[in-house]
Amino acid sequence: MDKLTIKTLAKELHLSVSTISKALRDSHEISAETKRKVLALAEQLNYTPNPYASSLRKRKSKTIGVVIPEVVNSFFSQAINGIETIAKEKGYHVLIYLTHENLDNEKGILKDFESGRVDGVIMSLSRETTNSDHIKALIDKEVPVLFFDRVFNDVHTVKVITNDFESAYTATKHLIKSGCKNPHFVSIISNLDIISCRLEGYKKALEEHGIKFSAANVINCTTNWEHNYNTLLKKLSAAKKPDGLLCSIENLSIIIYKVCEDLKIKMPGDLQIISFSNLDTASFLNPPLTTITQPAYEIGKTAAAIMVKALEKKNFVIPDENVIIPSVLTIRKSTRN
Amino acid sequence: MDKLTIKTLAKELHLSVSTISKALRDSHEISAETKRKVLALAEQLNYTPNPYASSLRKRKSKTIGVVIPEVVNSFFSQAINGIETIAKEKGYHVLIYLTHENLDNEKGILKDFESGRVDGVIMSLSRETTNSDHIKALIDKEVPVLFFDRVFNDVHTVKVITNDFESAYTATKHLIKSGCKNPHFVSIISNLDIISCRLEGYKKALEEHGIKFSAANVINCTTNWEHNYNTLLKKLSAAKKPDGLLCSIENLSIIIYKVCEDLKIKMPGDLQIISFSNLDTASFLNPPLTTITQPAYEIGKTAAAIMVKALEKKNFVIPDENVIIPSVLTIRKSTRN
DNA sequence: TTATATTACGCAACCGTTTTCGTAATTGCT
DNA sequence: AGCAATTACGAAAACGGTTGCGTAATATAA
Repeated sequence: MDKLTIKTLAKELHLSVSTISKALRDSHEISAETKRKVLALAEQLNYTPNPYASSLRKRKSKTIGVVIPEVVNSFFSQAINGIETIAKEKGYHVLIYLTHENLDNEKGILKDFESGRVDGVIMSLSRETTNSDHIKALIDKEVPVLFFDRVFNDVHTVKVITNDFESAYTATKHLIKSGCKNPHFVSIISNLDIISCRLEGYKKALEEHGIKFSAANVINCTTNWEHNYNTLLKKLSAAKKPDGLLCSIENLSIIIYKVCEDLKIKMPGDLQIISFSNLDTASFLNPPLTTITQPAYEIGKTAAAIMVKALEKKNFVIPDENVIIPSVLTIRKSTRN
Repeated sequence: MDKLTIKTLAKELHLSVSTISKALRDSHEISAETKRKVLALAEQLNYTPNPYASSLRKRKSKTIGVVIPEVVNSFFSQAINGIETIAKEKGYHVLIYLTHENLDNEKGILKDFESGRVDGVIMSLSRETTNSDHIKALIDKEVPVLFFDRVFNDVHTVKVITNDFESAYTATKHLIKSGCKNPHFVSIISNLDIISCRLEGYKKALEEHGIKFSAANVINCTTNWEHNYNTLLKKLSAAKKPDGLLCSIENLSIIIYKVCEDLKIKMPGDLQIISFSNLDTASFLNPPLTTITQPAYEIGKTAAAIMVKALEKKNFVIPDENVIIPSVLTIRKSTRN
């Protein structure tokens, strides 16, 4: 049994290769009768067209590249879920690449995309990314790039994001209204826009309630868990320690729980916590964690839907706009009230 | 600026297309000097070979298809992480497909793979899969398929799994030694081998301790969360209710916590729980959850490494064997001791 | 010196589809 | 009937690399 191609079908039916191809693609040039015969034989022989031949000829691959920092993360895995759902629906394939928060990885991946491997890219920046040259280079090669969550403002494209500023603002207000006099902001060192948005929302809430902001209010973490643990340990056992935390990174909230356990800090008695988080175990933590939940699945779906639309319409230019899908603040026992 | 192909390089250097191609692939037929020039120009012009042209001609795509039930799941996302790590290292690309536990989806995905889209497949079965015809059909087309975690025994291939039987056995013994007289097994309706392995391990522990097993000891859940909640609620408020649970599915443990909260069941006082789980929040749940943690990342890496090896060696036959990477039982406060 | 290897490159077929264009046969119109 | 339009198909040139084979030039051997 040698390989089953369009030629096989052509020979079998005494038709030309081009007729088969057109019949399979339901071209108006082919009679209904011929189409029927072709489809029937294709079905019978279990013919599947070679996607690479097709991609080569058509100069498109029906493939979307997804570039994210990590996959072991509720937010990103939910986003993938959304992207894949739309992709499958529209007949697209999804190539996944992880940057592991590393800029060089990100560059390498995008560089590879310049080959035409993917029709479009949906990405969320690595934490190290401070410059968009590699992204612009890709866009210059006519590959549409679309951001979600972690975006770069000086790249003109759609950015599917959530209302980070407002969420942080609302959450901080909640902390203050629940009695916090000294809420801190737990952050991660990066140039990510989402982090600064959240920080600004936090600051605004402080300001509105007459709480003075100082750099000491920001607890800066890194990618090093041990370092983070020590930083938090120090901060939470200091004299002027915080009585509330707004945690801007899901993973860090876990460390905070650990530190509190070790320091015997009572939540929410001694310390109230709100975290940006998509953990579906949040309500079973001890105590249940008040969260700002990002609509990760919807963000993924929306980003994919926009990308597909951009790919299907010819001459469709991706607008330079923010699509904002709001987050949800869910109050649980890690904060009072 | 029109498209940059091998022809562009050829013209520029007054060499033939084949010479360029060979130079780029570091063929021994090409002189060192020529190679240098070609590489230099390629670098300078930022040339990236078209992967689809190459795939078409070489009849391989350097792409691995990964088929899993879901991605919003610690186990599977960690496995993806492992797979992607090895793939990147070896120059492979990763196409992700989700079955959403649906057999028809799984069939459709594998059917598409018959086109040669991927060089090999790493998969974990959907819960609905009871028959391996679609998998065998793919293997018949010379596409190697390799299983991890959720495997099908009558398909002759490598299966990267963990020691489900022993883990369940050990965990159940732990429950019994911690005082459980009536430990139940929380399961999900499926034909998955891993589930029956776990059940067998559970049974063996019961038997060894003279506890009689009956069908009523198994709490069968489904994919319907509400149904599961009700089932568990009924079981946990019954007269002869369990005093211990071995939960075979990560997601179900969350529901159990919910039910216990609602029924005011104290853990571990009234009920002890051990769950198969890769949640890294396990130690912060209330109470911290005793878990059997599967080495998901290692499983992913191992599976990918074997796949790559199979793809690189010609005439390499994937052996019909189990590669077993043991799970780890981590005792926390949801069980006594 | 002549015969044989080796080196370094070009030619052209090929991978499997898509698509433009050409054309014979049929249909429609006046 | 005469001519234009339409229908249904085939030939062949792409798409961008890869590769087997041929060959001229150079190196090596006898």
